[in-house]
Amino acid sequence: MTCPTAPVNATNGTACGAGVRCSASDALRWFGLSDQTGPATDQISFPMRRVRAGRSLVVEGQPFEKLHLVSGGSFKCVQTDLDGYEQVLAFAIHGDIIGLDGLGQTRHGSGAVALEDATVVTLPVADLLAMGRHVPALEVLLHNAAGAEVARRGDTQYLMSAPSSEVRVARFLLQFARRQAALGHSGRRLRMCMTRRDIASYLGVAHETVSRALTALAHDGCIQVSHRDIELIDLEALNELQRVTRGRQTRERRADTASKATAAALIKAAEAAQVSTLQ
Amino acid sequence: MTCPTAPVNATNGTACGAGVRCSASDALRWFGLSDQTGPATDQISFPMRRVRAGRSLVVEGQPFEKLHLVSGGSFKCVQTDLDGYEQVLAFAIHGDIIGLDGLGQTRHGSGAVALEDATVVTLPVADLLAMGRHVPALEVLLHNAAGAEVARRGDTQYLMSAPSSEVRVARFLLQFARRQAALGHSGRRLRMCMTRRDIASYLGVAHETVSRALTALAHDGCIQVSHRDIELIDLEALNELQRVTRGRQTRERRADTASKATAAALIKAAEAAQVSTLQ
DNA sequence: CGAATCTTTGAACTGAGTCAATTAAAGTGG
DNA sequence: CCACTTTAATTGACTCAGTTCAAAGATTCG
Repeated sequence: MTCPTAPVNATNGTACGAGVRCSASDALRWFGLSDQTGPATDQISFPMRRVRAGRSLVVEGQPFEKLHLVSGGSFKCVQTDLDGYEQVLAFAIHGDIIGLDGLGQTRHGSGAVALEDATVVTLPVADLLAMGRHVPALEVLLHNAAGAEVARRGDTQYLMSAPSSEVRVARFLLQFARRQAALGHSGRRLRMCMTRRDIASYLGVAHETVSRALTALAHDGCIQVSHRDIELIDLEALNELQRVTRGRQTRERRADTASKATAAALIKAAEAAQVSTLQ
Repeated sequence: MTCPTAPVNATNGTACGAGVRCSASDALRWFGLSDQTGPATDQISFPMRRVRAGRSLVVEGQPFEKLHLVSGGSFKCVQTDLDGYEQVLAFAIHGDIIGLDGLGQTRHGSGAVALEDATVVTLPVADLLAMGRHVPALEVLLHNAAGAEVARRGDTQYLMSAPSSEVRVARFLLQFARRQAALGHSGRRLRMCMTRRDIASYLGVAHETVSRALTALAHDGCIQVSHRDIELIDLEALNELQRVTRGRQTRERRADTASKATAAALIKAAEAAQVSTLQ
């Protein structure tokens, strides 16, 4: 799924100094829209930028001018409190676009910090819109990115809604695994690029609780943890757990299941079934 | 802020039967982009649709074809679980656009249910994109809506991250008040269109907890509750409470405040100051 | 007017937050 | 390259806020 052919002069994502550019075709491929590439997008190029671990790519409140497509490394998207408390809104990995909350706004509503040395493709919004009129692929990219971002944040809300912290962690692991798998990586062996504290902020729990939940899941044989390497052992069990909204399912809720199960739920069930194919 | 002039034949939002249309200029005004209206947008019209209380405007999993601008009434945006558990992702009121999570996707990721009899302007996406090439206002509308939706969901994540349920409820009330005030309504006297259960789902707590938090806030003199009418009495105190991440502020966090307070935080402080001007 | 839903309140239990202390890892600088 | 500092992660003990269960009013709707 990662592109084998790298036209123009993108030195294959990971290694690229200042001044290096990358074609719009590359950007589209990285984003997952290979079918939108063509002669027109080969002609267009965007600048790339390196960001060192711990540095900010986007600062909250900054004027909104550019979007950033992550080509290497990873980021956390954060919103900072009046009191300096840092709420993690999302983790961005290869193929994700950062800065969409600024669309149509004058300023960025959230910042982005590199979790490790990273590389991004800089997409100037003004150019994107101007060129989008003649190159539909760019318009498709923008709309796709916006819709996906809204949907992804909805998933995160769902994730945070689980009252049990163990369930939250399980859902997080599965969400992360699914995204890794979509990039062609292993969906079983995960390298967590963020600290436990970041995960905790993202999930809305204390960082000690994340630790405890991970060790609990490990004891149950669902996963195997060593430092930041997590291996998903029993996907079946993880899914079982993740589905439970609260500790153990109550009879009432079980009764609801049969009656309320809608077409939407069935579609989701089909999607969920794919989890077992994480390789 | 609500438009006084209603061209074409929109019978002023609330009352409008089937077949009624509304001009793009009206839609732009309702959305809050009055400055984007012009002769071109006066020429364009969109169909309007009534939705009875309790009925679905959008069903999860449905093919994505249209966006909906709420012109009257209100909606809850929901995502349904495999087990039929309904997670409320957002409440949409006048001026909000529903369905943005489908942008660039083939299907809607979440549904929308009317909380009371409501009216929406139907915006066919294909038309919107086609006309957007010649009428920039429509493009602006779309991008503005997408960016605002992403930002709003970020706010919701922040809201849900508060570990104390009382804080969550306080934040919710202030968020709701701010939105009402932005529409020109009173930001002090609120008519809650949703059930406690809906609020609870939105906040990620038990519905009993919402009840208790409201009565607690009422006892403290912050608010006054009678059925679904809530009056914000002591905005100062509510803001004080809302800022606190956890029950009472710890010394450590207080120490962080001074050092970590960034430019972003200062901008936010300025925004927050506006809360007192809720009228 | 009755049925259903919504809302509030009470009581008991427990999960998760806080505090604290230990171990492990990752930078830093001589 | 190794002591040294700093930050990250784990684990334990304690407490309390919030969930769950239950039951009684209030409100809405047919």
